[in-house]
Amino acid sequence: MSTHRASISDLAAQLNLSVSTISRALSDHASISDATKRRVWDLARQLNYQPNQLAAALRKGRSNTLGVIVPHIDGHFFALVLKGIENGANQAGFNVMICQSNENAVHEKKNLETLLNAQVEGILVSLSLTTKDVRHFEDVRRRDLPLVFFDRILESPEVSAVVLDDYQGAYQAMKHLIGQGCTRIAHIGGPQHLNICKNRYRAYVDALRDHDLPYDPTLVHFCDLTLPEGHEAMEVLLRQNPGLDAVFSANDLAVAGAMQVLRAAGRRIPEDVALAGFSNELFTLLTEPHLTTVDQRCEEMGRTAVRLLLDMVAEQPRRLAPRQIVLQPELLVRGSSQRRLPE
Amino acid sequence: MSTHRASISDLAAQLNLSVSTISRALSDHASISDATKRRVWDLARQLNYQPNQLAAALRKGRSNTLGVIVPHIDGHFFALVLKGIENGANQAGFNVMICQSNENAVHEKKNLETLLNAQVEGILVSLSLTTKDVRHFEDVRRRDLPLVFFDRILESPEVSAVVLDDYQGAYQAMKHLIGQGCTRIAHIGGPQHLNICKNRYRAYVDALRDHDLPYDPTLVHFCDLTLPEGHEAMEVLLRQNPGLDAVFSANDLAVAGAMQVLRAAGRRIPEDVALAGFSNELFTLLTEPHLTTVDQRCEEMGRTAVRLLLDMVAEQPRRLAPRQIVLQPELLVRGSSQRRLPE
DNA sequence: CGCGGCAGTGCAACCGTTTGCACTGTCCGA
DNA sequence: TCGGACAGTGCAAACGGTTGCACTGCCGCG
Repeated sequence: MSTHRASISDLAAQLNLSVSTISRALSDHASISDATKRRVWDLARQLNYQPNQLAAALRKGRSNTLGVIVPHIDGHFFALVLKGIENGANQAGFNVMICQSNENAVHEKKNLETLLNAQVEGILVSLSLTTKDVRHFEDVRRRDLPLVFFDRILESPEVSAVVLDDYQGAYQAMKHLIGQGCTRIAHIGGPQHLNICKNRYRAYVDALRDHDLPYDPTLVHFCDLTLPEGHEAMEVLLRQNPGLDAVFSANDLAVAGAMQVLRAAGRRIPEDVALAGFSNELFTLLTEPHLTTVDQRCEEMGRTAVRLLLDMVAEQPRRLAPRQIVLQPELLVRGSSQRRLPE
Repeated sequence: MSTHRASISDLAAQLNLSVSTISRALSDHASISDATKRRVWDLARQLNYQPNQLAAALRKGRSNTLGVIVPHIDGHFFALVLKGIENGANQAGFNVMICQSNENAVHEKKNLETLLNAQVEGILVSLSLTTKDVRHFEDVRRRDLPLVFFDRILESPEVSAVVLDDYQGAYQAMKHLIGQGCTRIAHIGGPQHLNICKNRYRAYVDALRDHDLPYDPTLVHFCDLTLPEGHEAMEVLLRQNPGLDAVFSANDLAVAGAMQVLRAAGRRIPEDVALAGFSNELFTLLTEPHLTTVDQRCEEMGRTAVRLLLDMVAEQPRRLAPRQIVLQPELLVRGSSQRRLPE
């Protein structure tokens, strides 16, 4: 058994046909007789013929490959989005090349070049935190290559993007807490230069106002939303407001930290203090009681982004207007906030 | 600005040189004069020339791409391994194509074909749970294509593989528990057809024997290691052995479940019952006390596997003997098992 | 003066597939 | 009987690089 893969010309030689006939037969072209097609197909199976995608890609100018750039691949969120992307692309017969920028703009630029050299047909990007200068994406535009941002997007009406409606998700969480009878609701917020954190904070403010609850600055604490910072935030908030009766946090990790502090301070959850987080991390089901949170539709975001990209790829004269898709999050009410039985 | 990418022949035309000279100049070939090289490089930069990897790959028969097949991409473990793989490959100038088998052998086979058609230069695989028949990997062997398994491997001396020494990790955890003075140690084990689970159980048995502790079948419970099954396992074990003083679980999720049950039963942790898990999941730092666990060196596994694969790719006459690399895990002692102060 | 060697460049084949066009033969209608 | 339509096939040029070999000068040495 040789190490040589059967090529189209091997088939041609064995059947006394030309390579063009083989090529057409394999792609079921109309102008090839059924008899010939059958002969070709039979031999192809027999020799275990597998087309060389590279050659086809080169000739057709279509690589059947999509590129993805994410800040990092570990962590719940991006992993799930990638899962959605990968599955969606595969179903459409596309391969996926994944690059990590490691939250580094220089890396991101290099990734972009790599993908362009690999002749991908379209690119999905979630920006790195350090990306300020976005000139490297100009290249993509100039080549008329479909480009879709997701989650961490370039804020511009000229680009296509898929994002979650963070504001809505946060607003729903707040509405739920208020509905449980909470009136002194604290907020643990994230870095306000991130639009996701900004939107969650905005929703907090707006929800209070819409329900005629006063805004109290001592009930709000901003931090980096890690576990220890969640601890610290809760300690500060509790000191300033011993009477608070709920906490809405911009992520799950911080609220998990807050929960530990509250427990240590003898507060019952949810009877004394109701809790709600954001992201639907796995561990929200590991705390006791389980944490109320907002699901970010990660996999759906991936599927949606890739579908949008594939639409753009298919559109021949590339005149599709840029589209922005906003996904609706889902509030998951669990024990940490459920003080009244649902009626 | 045209949509056309500058090609090597564009450079040739503009400089009145042949394409071969351009090609050689770009790759810094010795037989091209420095003056010419400089002219070529200058123009290349000016036109923003980017080589077409596809064409080069086709001609050279080297795609500069590696393929990876994982059971799934979400979840802590594989995400981290992939991170290691991706970084290692990129540093060596290789692209990575990632496929998910979704724990499905049929999918896995299809993934393999996809990667072969894409002309990858080597393949990394972690087997799906449902893979019993491994004939599809024969193709890879016949083509003389480098193949490295990791974590969930094909048990055969003829394949290259990277695995964790699960036995050692489990043994260390057991030794630690025994060192804390525990004598009635329960084990929550996983499916015994998985070698990782089998090895962890073996270590449990051996550690008891080596420390002159009796093996008691009522202290052992096998299940699928989910959170609810962890609950159930703990309930059963506690009923059968109210006096148990430690639990070693084959993963972290199950021990988290066990912890909740123990807490509900009024047991103090670690004073009454010491706990140890396996995998160093993120949430092990979210429980109170934090969970003692065994780190699996995920990223290192990825880096190691890709390095091994690249060695095989580089080896020209493919006569490298298959190598099996075993990584040493690291026991992380935390609150859930620390009954005595370290001396 | 002739010849070998070397530096620098070009020619052309090749990788495996696709595709516009030309070609052959057959059959049918006028 | 002839022309044209049509089905079925082949030729050859792409796609964008890489590479073995041939070629052209020029220089130095015997």
